[in-house]
Amino acid sequence: MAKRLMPDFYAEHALSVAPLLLGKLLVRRLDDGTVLKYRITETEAYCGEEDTACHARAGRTERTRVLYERGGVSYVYLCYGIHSLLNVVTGAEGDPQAVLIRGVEGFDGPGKLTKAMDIDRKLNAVDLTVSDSLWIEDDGFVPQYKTSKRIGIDYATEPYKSAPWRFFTE
DNA sequence: AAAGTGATCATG
DNA sequence: ATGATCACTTTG
Repeated sequence: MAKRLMPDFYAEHALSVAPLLLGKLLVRRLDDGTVLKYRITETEAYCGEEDTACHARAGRTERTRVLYERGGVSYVYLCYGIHSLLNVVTGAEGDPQAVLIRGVEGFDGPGKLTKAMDIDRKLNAVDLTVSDSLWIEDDGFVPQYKTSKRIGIDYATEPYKSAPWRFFTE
């Protein structure tokens, strides 16, 4: 029996939450009632204003406002004018961290999974612990995983650029 | 290897 | 108001 992840799960640091999200079920309920459910296979942690790869590196702005909220809300933004990318905010209020969902079973790639699940900016800043449209469940499955550098952050500086903050199952 | 695409942010 | 940048995907 799968249970929805609640606030305590998201309250931990992004580097703890990112690997724990592997194997969890990302659930999307469409407006017509259709329910889509896919197992998460790839995540990345983005950790605060010091992390030169994190959107919060420039501090609080209109876009990054949601990163400063308490863990458990979504952060969805448009990347390269084309792709919506889905993150979950983690940690305490005032500490801007998030975990990027980079892949689910069957849809490998952060832009592909959001397209497949009809996730875009209308789902920004929703509370995953109460929303009827988007949430994450735990059915007890715990996969093996590996780590690597994060993808697509060449603009970042060391040590963040090379930090092994990407987590993925095989 | 490079385009396609548009919100966001810093500058003026 | 304008211009640079960008947590990607597809095509060649």
